[in-house]
Amino acid sequence: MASIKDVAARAGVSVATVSRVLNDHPSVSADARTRVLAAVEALGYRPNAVARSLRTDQTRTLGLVISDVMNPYFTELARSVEEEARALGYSVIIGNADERPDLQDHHVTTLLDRRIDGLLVSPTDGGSPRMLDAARTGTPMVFVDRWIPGVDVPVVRSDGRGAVRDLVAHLYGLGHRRLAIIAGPAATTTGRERVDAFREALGAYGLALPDAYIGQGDFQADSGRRVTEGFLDLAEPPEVVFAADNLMALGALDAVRARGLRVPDDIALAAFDDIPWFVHTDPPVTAVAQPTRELGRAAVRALVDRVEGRPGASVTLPARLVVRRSCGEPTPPQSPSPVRRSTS
Amino acid sequence: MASIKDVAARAGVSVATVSRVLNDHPSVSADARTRVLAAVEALGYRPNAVARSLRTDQTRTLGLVISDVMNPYFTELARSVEEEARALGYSVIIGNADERPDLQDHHVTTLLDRRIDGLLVSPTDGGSPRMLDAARTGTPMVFVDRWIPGVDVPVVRSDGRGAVRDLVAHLYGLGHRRLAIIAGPAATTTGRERVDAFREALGAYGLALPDAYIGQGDFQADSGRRVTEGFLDLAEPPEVVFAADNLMALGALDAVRARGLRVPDDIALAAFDDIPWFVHTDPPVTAVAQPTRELGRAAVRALVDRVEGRPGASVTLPARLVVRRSCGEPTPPQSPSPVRRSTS
DNA sequence: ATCCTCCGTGTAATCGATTCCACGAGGAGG
DNA sequence: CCTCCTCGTGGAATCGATTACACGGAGGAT
Repeated sequence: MASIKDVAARAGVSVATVSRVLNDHPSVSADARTRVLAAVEALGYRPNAVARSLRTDQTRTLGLVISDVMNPYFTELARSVEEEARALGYSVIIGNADERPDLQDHHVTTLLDRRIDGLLVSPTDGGSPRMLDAARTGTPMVFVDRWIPGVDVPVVRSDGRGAVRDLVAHLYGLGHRRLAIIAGPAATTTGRERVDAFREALGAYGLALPDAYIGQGDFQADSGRRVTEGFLDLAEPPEVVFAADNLMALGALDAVRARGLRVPDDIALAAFDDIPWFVHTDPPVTAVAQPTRELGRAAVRALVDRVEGRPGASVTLPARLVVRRSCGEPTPPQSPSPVRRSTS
Repeated sequence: MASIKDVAARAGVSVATVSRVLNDHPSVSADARTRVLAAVEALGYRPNAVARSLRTDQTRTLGLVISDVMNPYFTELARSVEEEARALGYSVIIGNADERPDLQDHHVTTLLDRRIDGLLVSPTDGGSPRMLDAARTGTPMVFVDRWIPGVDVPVVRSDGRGAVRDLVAHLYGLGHRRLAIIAGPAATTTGRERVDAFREALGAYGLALPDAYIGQGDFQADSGRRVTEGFLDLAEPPEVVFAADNLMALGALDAVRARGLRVPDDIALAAFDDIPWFVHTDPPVTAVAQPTRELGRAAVRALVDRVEGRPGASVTLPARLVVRRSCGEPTPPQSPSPVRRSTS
């Protein structure tokens, strides 16, 4: 592969001049410039990014460590991150932690070894040693979706409180009183927050959230299945199951179906994180939708701000409720329409 | 960030010795080794992968350029690729082409600029200039899922012929005679092959595949919707729509539902590429399942073989049919059971 | 005792870029 | 005509590693 020396030789100039042309530095004569460009063309030369990074101490690369690529929410997040990064002249390297702290640490380590300019993380747990280290030693860093309390790093996330309140109002309006939640891991902020928001919203209607109605999941489908089975085995099973992510909702759907029960007739279901597939499930699933694209863009902008020496602030965007049929009869249409009988 | 020099100074040895310890070269005294290790520990030193890559001319990184990350099939492929690569001591950088040749080229270029050791590609089109160039100039490369005829690069893919034959048999057995297909882009091998396999299988039952029953899609949901609407507008609409990928199947499902029609009663639906969500759609979708995980692993193994100087062979794995309810009455169980009436 | 080997170590070249500094030519100003 | 800038250019240092080569000392063989 041709190097800058080959180009210099062919153009009859020094490597310094070639470098200047490549980085369009002003003081190069028009003549030299054309000769260099011709040589570059002829040799199909492309600068070696590795060498360039070593010298300039910047890779124009961002690292993104997410909890689980197979989760459509994170896939979409990753996509929007890459899009925005590309627009800003950066590449992104994705590390999939698969909800495993050890894997998360592995990716943070290799990313740091590669001297990425900045790190975007959606932490799987309370914070692995390497990550905390990176945050402390000043690697530009931004948390997205989930974060770690007490670590001084901007956080880009969405606030689901409003949407969860809307959800509970919707459920209450449909006559549901026994509401259960499949929580995410307590080590994650989203795992805790969603339970808190749910409990708080319930409180506004004078409803409690008994421990038996809080199932411990891990954001994976299997745990949703397991927890739901537990709910169904209760002497007084809940009327609604609210899954703290889409994968656990899928597991819940499985469990309900495996018992020969139907959603929403026998038990209602709602989920955090809306995804395209929820439109097509049987029945379509009511969900709290995060502004995923905007989250990704905002996170990249905050990170690049930090990388380039600007402040880089935290951002919180509101989530919103998307009502479908998995919790019962949809709300009646606004326009005049035939009277509907309640399903209760 | 500490460099090898700092470690050398602290351990009271030369950088050469430090390097030897790090790469566990045999000729280092036990004493020097412990002192170096202690210094490494104390400084929290991690070798700079950029510098190392420049010197050794290898990055231990693989590039993966896929057509569309949002497609669960490719997400799963990407995941298994990363897994296998990690097991073999490599990292992978994913480039999402979004079915756009220009984006594909962008990613191939930046990947090559970074001097990745090998490239895994699922080409979006007939082959962008940079990619063809890379193949010609000897960059270790392997095609996965899709490939480009005439380019001398190993191909790891799955053969859907058998499964498509099974699908047609299934459909024929259900009494369906007018079968249509939503094809992928003709520029992709999978786009063409799936149509060919379908036509061939139809031929075995004396069925033709008229042009009107071949809709041109682009592997995205929208095109599936559009094509399906076209089919439904036909004077004699097909009884079955076979989508050449899962996203177009989703679009087809949308289109059918938007007309107030039902699957499979009014029109049957089948898809290429099985995904977890197909179990939960209304109705569950019959699909041709590729051995995605194995494909990813095999592709990485073939690529790493090439990277490390071994031959690196093509691999073709069979796909299989997964029957669900979207094409009509499921096949009767094997065990003795009441006689069933045909749905025809 | 002498010579040869082998082992552990350090010096320095190298990878491919960027960039500081020096230098020569040419133009402007005195 | 001389001096001083400015401009374009090249030489060389540098980034942080790896590794060929040289060298000194210890130990074995004769």
